[in-house]
Amino acid sequence: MPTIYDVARECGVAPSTVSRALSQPGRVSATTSERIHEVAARMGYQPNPLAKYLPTGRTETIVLIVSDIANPVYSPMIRGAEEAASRAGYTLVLSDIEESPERERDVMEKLLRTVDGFALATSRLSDAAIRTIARQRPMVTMNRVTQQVPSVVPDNDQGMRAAATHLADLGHSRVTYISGPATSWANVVRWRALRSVGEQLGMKVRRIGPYAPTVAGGWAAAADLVKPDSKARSGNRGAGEAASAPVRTAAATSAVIGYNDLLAIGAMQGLSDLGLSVPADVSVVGCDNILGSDWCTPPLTTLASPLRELGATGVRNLLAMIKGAQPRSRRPVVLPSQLIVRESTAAPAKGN
Amino acid sequence: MPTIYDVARECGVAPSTVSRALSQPGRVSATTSERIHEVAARMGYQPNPLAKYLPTGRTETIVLIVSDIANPVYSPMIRGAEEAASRAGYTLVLSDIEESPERERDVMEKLLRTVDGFALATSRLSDAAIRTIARQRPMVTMNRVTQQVPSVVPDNDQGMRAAATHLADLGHSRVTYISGPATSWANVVRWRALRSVGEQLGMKVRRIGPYAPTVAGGWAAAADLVKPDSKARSGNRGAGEAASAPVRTAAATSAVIGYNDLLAIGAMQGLSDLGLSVPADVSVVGCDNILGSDWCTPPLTTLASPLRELGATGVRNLLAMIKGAQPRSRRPVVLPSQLIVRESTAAPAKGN
DNA sequence: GTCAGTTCGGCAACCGGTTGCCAGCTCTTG
DNA sequence: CAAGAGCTGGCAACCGGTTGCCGAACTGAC
Repeated sequence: MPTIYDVARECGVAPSTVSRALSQPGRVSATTSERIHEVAARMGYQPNPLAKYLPTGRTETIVLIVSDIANPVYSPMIRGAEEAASRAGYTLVLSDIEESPERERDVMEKLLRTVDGFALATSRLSDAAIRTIARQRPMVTMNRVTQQVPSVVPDNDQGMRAAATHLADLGHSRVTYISGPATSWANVVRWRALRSVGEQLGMKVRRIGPYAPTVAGGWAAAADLVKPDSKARSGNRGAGEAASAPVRTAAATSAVIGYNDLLAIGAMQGLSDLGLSVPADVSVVGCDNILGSDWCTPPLTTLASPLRELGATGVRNLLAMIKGAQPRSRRPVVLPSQLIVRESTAAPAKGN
Repeated sequence: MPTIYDVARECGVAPSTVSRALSQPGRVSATTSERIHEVAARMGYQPNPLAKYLPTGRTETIVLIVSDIANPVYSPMIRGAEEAASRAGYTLVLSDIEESPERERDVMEKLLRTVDGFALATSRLSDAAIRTIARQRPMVTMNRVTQQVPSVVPDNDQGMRAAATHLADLGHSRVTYISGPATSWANVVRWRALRSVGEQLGMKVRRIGPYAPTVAGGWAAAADLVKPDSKARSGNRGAGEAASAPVRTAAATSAVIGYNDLLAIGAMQGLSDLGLSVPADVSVVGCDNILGSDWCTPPLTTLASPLRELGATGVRNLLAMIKGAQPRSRRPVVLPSQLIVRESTAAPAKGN
C-alpha cells in the first residue's frame, strides 16, 4: 500500500506537501496540487485512517449502545442514528449488551479511547456510571434522563395520559402496569406517569413485575395476572403502595399497559392461553409500536415513540457536542408520542 | 491521560520496559514488572488503542454488514456474531446498508483499512465486487456463496425440499414462489432449489417478483397473485421460463412460498384483505422464522434458518482466517434448516 | 532598485505505542 | 577462573500521517 512518502518521492516533493495537497485545499499551488493528485490516483494511494487518528485523536466514529438487539424497537432508532451519523461522515459502531449493565460498562471502557462519542439507547447503567463516562467523552442518552447529560426522550407523560384517557373513555377503572426491567429509566418514568394520570382520572392503578422485556416475560406476567393468590412480584423501589397492595386476579383488572410491546404481546398470548379473551376480558396496551405489533392477534393498541427521530436527533446532538457546541440547554429534548389505537382495547365486560 | 512515558519516568525505567511489562508477561523481571503495574494502576494509565493499531495494523475489530437492520432476521445473526467476536476479544462494528449495493461498497471502502475483517450477511454486491474486497482483507459471507470466498449458508436445498414436500403431502400441486431482491443470492438459490424439487415431486412451480423483502412487498405480491391479467413482474435473469409464463390468478395457485417471512406475512395480510383466506384458499410458507412469525394470523409455517449459528460460525471462521489459518476447505459451510409447521398451511380447497 | 508582504514548499517534531538489536550483568559449567 | 548461555533493560527506529515554523522566491508598491 503506497503512503504519502511514496507519492512524495514519485512527485519529487516533500511528504508534508503531499499531505497538505490532499487535505488542505488551497494551501499548495494549483499546479503541484494537481500533479500530486494525479500521481496519488495513479498509484492508488489510500490514506491510512489509523495514522490520521493518532495525532488528532479523532476517529470520526461514534458508538450506539442498545440493550437488546433482538428487540425490534431499536431498528428504527438504529436507522435514524446511522443516517444522521453517515450524513455527517461519521461511522456508527453498534453494540448490543444483552440487557447486561456489566457488558455495557465493559463495552464503554473498551471503546472509550477509540470513539469520539457515545449514544446510549435505553442504558442499563446507573446515573453515576453514566456521568463518569460522560465526563470523559461527549455523550447523549436516548430514552433516559440523567442529570448533566444531554438526552432525547419521548414524551412519556403525554403518552401515558393518552393511553390512560383512552382506557378511561372506554370505561376502564382499574389498570395494571406490567413493569419492565428495574434498571430501565423508561420503566420508572412510565409507571410514575401512569400513576399520576390515573389518580387524576380517578382510576385504580397498580403494577406488577419486574419482568424481562420480552415475549416470555409477557407470558409470565399473564400468569401472575391471573393467579389469584400469587405474591406480588412488584419491585419495591419507588412508591411502595403498589407493592404492598394485595394482588388482584385478572378479573379485578380490566386493562393492562405493558412496559413495551414485546411484553404486551406476550401477555396477550399468555392471557389467551389461560382462557381469557383480549380485548373482551382484558384490554391490553403496549409501548413502542414495533414491527409486528400490527400483525399480532388482536392488533395491539400501542403508544408509538418517535423512534427514528429519537435516534437521529440524539446522534445529531452528539455530533454537535463533538464539534464543540455547548449543549443549548440542560433540559432533555422531548419528542411527541402518539397513541395508536388498534383492536386490543375495548370497553370492559360488565362486572369488571 | 498518562502514557507509558509518564509511567516510565515515574518508575525510572525506559518506556520500552513499561510496554513490555504490560504486554509481554515474563519479558521483564518480576520485581520491576510489579512496580510498573503498580505505578500504572496508581496513575490510572490506560493504553491508547490507536497508538497500538498504527504499528501493528491490527484493530481487533471486524465489521458485520447487514442489508436491512429493520428485518428481524438479522437479530439472531447479529447476536451470534457479536458473541463469537467478543468471546475472542474482538469488537464488532455493525453496518446497515438499507438494501443498497452502493452503500455497501462505500462502507467497505471506508472501513477497509480500519477493520481486520469483513463478515457479509446477505450481501447485495456482485461476486466480482466481493472478491475484490476479499483479496485485500479476510472475509466471510453468510447466506451467500461466492467462489473463492469462505461462506456459511443454511441448507436451502434440504429446506426447500422439506417445504415443498410438506405442501405436496397436503395435496398441493401448484406452488408460486414470491421472489425477493434480484441481488439476493439466497433468493436465486431458493427459487432454483424449489424448482428442481417441484419437478421431482411433479408440482407446477412458478415465480413472481421481484418484490422488496418487506411486509409492503408482500402486499404487492398478494395483489399480483390475485390480479388475473397483471403482467408478470418476474425478474428475467436466470431461468426465463417463469417470466414468460402467463400469470395465473390466485385461484390457479393453491400455495405460495415467500422469499422471507416479512414477504410471506405481508402476502397473508394482502390476501386476506383481498377476501382470500389463509390457509383455506391459499397456503403460505415463509423463510427465516423471524420474531413475530408465530404471532401473526395465522401463525406462519416457515423454514427456520440456524441464524444464530450462521452468525457465530461465520465470525469464528473469519477470526480463524485473520489469525492466519488457511480456510479448511473452499466449500461453503452448510448448516441444517428446519421446517416449522404452523397454521398457515393446510390442504387445498377442492377445485384447486 | 529597495523593501514589505504574500505564497509556497521543506524540515522536523509529534501522536504513543511496539520491537529488533545490543550491552551489561548474573549464573552455570568445564 | 574463564568462557558461554540466559536474563534484563535501554536505545532507537518505525508505523503514517499532521502541523508549527522557517526560509526562499515571488509580487507589488513606492
